[in-house]
Amino acid sequence: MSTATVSRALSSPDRVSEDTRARVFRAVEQTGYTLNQAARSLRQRNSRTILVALPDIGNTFFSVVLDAIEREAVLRGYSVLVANRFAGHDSGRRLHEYFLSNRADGLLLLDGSVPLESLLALAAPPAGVPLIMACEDIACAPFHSVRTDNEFAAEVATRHLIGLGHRGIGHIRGPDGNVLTEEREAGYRRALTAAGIAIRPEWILPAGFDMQQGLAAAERYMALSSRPSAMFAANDETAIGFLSGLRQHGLDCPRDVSVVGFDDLAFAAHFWPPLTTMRQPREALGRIAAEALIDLIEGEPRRRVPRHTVLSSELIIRGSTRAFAPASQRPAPVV
Amino acid sequence: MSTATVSRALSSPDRVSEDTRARVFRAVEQTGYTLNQAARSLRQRNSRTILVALPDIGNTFFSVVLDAIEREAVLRGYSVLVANRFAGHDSGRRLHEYFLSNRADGLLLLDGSVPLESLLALAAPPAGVPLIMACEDIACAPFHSVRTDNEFAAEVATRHLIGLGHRGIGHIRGPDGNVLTEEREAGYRRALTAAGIAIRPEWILPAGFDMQQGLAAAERYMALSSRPSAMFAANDETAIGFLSGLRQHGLDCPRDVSVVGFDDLAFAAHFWPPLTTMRQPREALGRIAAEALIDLIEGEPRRRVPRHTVLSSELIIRGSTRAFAPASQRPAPVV
DNA sequence: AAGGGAAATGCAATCGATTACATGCAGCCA
DNA sequence: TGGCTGCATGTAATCGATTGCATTTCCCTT
Repeated sequence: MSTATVSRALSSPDRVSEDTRARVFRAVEQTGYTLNQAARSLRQRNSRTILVALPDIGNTFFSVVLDAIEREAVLRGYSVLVANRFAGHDSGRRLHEYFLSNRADGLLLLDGSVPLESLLALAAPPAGVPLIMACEDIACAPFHSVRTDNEFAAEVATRHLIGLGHRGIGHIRGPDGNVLTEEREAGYRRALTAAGIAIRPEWILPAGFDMQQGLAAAERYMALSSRPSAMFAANDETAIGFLSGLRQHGLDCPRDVSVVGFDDLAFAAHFWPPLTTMRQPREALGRIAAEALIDLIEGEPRRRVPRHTVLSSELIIRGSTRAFAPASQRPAPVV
Repeated sequence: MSTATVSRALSSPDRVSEDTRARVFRAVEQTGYTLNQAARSLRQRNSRTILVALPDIGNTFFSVVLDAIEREAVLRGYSVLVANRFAGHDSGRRLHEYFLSNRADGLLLLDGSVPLESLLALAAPPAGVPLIMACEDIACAPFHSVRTDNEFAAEVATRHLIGLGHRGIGHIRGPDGNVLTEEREAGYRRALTAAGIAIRPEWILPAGFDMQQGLAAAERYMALSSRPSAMFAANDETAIGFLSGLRQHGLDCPRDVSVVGFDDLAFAAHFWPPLTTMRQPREALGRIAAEALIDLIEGEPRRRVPRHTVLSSELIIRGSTRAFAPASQRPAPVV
């Protein structure tokens, strides 16, 4: 029996006779044969592997998205390569190395800070690498994308605080240069403006997406001469760090300050106080992005028009927000 | 110029003349050539890729370890494939598919519940796949491993509670069938026994490694007719869920119960109360495991004697533990 | 100038699966 | 029986980089 027949028996069983098929399967079973993926990749010019590039796997937000991506990929018969801390001076070169080399058939990019020109070069012929941006989109980039409606969600979060009677509402910003930072701040501003509340720039505290920065933001908050009674934090980690910092200064949430986060990490519900937050559908983000990428890889002909999928976030009200009460009406602090 | 020369210029630059080398590099630059990894893998019978198999990427413990693994791997010129939710009825088959197929050169297994026989088959000739177990070891398995001294760390954690004057000390167990569960419980028992404290089996609450199970453990705790004044939780997530559950019943930590966790997740320090816990050196675990695996892959001849690296954990004392005080001496609950 | 040796390069086989094309074979109809 | 159809299988080229071996080039020595 020739190798050609064996190959056909394994990859398109209905093209060989029943007898042959049975013999091949039996032989495979007995000898423990597995096909050499490298040889197949070389010949077929694909690898049935996707590359997921993200800024920080260690961050629980991304790791849950990655979880969903991996699950969907395996379902569709793909392996998952991860590239962590992707953005950086050499991200263009790294992209180049991963593709045009039959290592991965497509790129799932969870990092909006990769230089657009590298991506354009990658997605354009002759490389023509299928590419999906997820979570962090690059504005106006001509790629398919899957994300949440950050601006609207931020507006909803801020409106929630307004609805509770707060008028002094500050914002803890994400890292500079991140799309999400801008979108969430824009939503925050929009909500205030719509409610006729003036924006006080000194109440927009620079921070980042991690707890340390949230902690630092608490210091800035304490240093304010006049302090807002509520804060909308760019994400849950920042909110948690901020609350932790407030506590060190003897302030209590929600008695003294109401705080809304963003993401609804698993920890948010068990934190004290349980965090009011905008839930991002992280599993759905990952799953839909992976689906879209694999469709793009397998689809013929390639869909040219970028499709932007926008998922919505959900306000989860917990204990970290409460109706505004003037300082005089608040219970005395417990010592 | 022949392809052979080009190949040599790129992979061992000192074997060609300076002139040729310069011409090759210039041509590579101009044409944007990248080598086809599949072809190289086919010829060299390796893939410069490692497979990391873990039970749950979404879990922040593992994702931080994975972060360190990826960093080390990239440093050594390796790519990282991830296989999530690895243990399962088909884990043997999945292992089989990944290896003997030139997809990965070695396996970094973070999951102690994969059937030992599959692993033995994989590691034995003819496959002879380099394999390192990390975090969760399998007792007596003949593989290199990198882990923390769980039993001793659990003993230290429990001793800390004993040192604070607690005599009623319970334990929130990890998931059944997990090595870590057994090791940590053993350390807990050892500390109590050494201190001459009788073990009360009803104070060893079954749970698991996640917050939901910790929450459920709080219910079991509340249902006890006589309750211990301190608990050692199998990990931080469990501890956090447990504390969250206690709060719902109006109990306060550390006033009513002291709690020690395990892992020192990033959230532990910012939780309220800040969690006393055994810090696992997660970055070191990941880095050392990746180093060991790549050494094993590249080492010739293969080292036959399994080497077990045991890292130590560190007790981080924070606010969730406090000296024992009889109920009568505790401040009255605040309403 | 001839010869020797080392360095540089070319030639061609090789890795293993896939696949276009050729061949073989059975069954069927006229 | 001859020829046609269509399925099953075999043959051999192919993917692209690597590498053992052969050959060329170049330099140095005598």
